Amino acid sequence: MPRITLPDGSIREFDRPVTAHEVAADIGAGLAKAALGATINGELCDLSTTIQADATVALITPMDRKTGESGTEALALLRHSCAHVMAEAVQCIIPGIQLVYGPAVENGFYYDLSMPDDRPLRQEDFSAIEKEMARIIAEDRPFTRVECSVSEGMGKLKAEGSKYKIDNAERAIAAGSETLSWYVTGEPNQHWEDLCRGPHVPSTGRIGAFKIMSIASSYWHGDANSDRLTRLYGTAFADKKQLKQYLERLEEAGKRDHRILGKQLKLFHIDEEVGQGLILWMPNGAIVRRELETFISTELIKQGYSMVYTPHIGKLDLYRRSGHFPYYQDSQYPPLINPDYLRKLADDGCTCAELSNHLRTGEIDGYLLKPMNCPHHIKIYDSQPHSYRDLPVRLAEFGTVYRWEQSGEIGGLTRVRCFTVDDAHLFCTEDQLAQEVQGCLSLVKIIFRTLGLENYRVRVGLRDPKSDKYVGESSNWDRAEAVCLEAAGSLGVPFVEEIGEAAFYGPKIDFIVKDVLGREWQLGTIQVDYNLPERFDLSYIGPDNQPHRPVMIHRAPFGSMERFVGVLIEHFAGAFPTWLAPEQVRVLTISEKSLAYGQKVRDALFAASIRVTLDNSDDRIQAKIKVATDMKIPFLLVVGPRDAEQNAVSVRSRGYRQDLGAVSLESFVEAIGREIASRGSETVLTALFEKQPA
RNA sequence: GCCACCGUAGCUCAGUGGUAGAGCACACCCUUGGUAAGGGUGAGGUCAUGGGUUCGAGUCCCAUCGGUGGCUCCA
Repeated sequence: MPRITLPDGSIREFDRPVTAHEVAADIGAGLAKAALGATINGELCDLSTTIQADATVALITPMDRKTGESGTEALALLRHSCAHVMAEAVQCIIPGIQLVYGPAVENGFYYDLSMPDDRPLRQEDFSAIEKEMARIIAEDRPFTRVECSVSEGMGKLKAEGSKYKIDNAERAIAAGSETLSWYVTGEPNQHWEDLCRGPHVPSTGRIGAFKIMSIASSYWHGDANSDRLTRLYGTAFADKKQLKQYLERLEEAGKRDHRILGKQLKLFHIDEEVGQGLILWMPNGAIVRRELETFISTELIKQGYSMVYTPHIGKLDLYRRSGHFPYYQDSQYPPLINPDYLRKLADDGCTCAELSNHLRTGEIDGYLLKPMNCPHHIKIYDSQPHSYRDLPVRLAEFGTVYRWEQSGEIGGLTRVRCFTVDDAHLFCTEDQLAQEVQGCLSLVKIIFRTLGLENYRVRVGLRDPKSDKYVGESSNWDRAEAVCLEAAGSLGVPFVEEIGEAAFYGPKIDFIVKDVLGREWQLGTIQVDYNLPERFDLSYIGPDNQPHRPVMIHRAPFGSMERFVGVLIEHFAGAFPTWLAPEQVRVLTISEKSLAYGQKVRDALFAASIRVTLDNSDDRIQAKIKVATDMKIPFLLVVGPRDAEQNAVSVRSRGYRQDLGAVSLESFVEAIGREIASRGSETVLTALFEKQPA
């Protein structure tokens, strides 16, 4: 007879099998009423699930009574259940839709649908669908689980003839399921049902608040060559208040969007006439980028790197040898072809179709906009012989590369067609590999710490032993993977090992951050490479006076300047720390009478290499403050007759909605100079006002 | 590349087949004001581009370009 262990460690004994709901009722009537489901031995289940044997049971309620927040299990139950309700509503409104797959996801749920040919799903349909959903929820129909044997279930599915549901069932069976289950929203044989493993909330009425969010397309099994499906996204919460909070959070996040802020703060511009995914850095954005480049260059010099410059193009043959062409041809701009060569082809009667074919197969001479910097750096390494005494050679460049990204994937600064990698290639001996990878990691650490980036995850990409796409000796791989794992472990942040995420030429360590909309972007990367040294027959002379093959490390702590700045804009919500801020100080004169003193203050800051402007427009001070605040300038110096008399400035700092008081011009210049030089580890606020930065 | 939605002044947006609008920004004038927008006047648009329907198109239809959200891809 089941002994039930509850989360607080207490034990309840029953003299017969009980449902999770009965366990809840045994604890209290209120809990029985509130519970949405239960975890039984850690597995999320329906409240109606019968417990036969001893088990650990936790009841899932819509939200925590103390915090008012919903747990992930409660949300998963609500959202998955809401997906069913939405599917029923859609099928009711638009006949002929086939259901495919409808899971709960991080911020809600979706349902993939196969639409009838003549009837696309549109945004205008949302309100009708939501109305129907509200009706189903108001009816408060029970979610009823109907279970049957595999053979019986498959018979039923085949009779219904939905290839998508048959496929889902076959996958469940392949995964070891011994039965198939349906969930009916209501009474079996009377109400709507869907093949589903569950679990669900007890009844439709328990879905507190929901909203259909957006419509998108998807592919069956995620395969672009397979059926195209319509994906309807929605979200659900325990109550209306939480839904409202979520929608407000989304709106707030939208204001941090780097594309919006980039326009407001005049950081960058993308021009239709220049081209998709081609970033024009405006003066303000260029300052941020240059400061970052200066910062990283300083660290590189400390670590013994050599800076190099290389051109934006190279001969096709170079990229044939490196393997970039034609292997990665789909994501490259087409080759640049010598006009004389092109003319010769034309004279020989080459048709456009033939030319296209030549381009595809690579049977053509020309130049390529470089998709990566490594071949050029390799050629610098290989331009002279190397002794083991020279190694490691560390070549660094802010190297601009070009990639032909799919049009639908381009957007803002995070996915572009031309970007600059804070690239470097390290050539070292096997013995030096571990130390060099460590060096790369410490660089990433310094950068992330200086910028206060904490919300990132680390992924160690390892080879998939089942795949044969990898190059290089197995023993080298073993060693390189061990090096990466050990280095990642020493980093002091959690990391995940992902099998199959290695590059074909070696394992890698990636740094991944989320943007304001929750999308993940790979920033920094460190990759060990055995392939290119082989392809380019690189060598160094060892202590044994014999040539040896060096190992290469590719590494880019920012990833690309474009993506990194995009992520930084959102990280700081446009309010850059003083050392990065395009405009560090704005001097605001009270009236024209203080113009001369305002100029004096500005010139004093100029002389200290501070980025400063003077607002001597005839607006009132309130208006000047409003405008400067909107531009997120770190420091505003209000100057009037009073300040001029004492050679002082009245300071207003971003984040403090008040006058912090007057300090001498001299002390302000000194304090802000230190703040900038220390990249924010010392601040004007603590030096002059004993306040913490807001 | 695929599906849905969108494209009106430098920016944010209104305008559902009948004379192109507002706020901000910009220019000029008044105001000389001590901490989150003082007042007035003016200039500024081939309504993304190209076709079509219509007596008449910013508005309806088609195509192209570009943007947004997903999908797929991402060395």
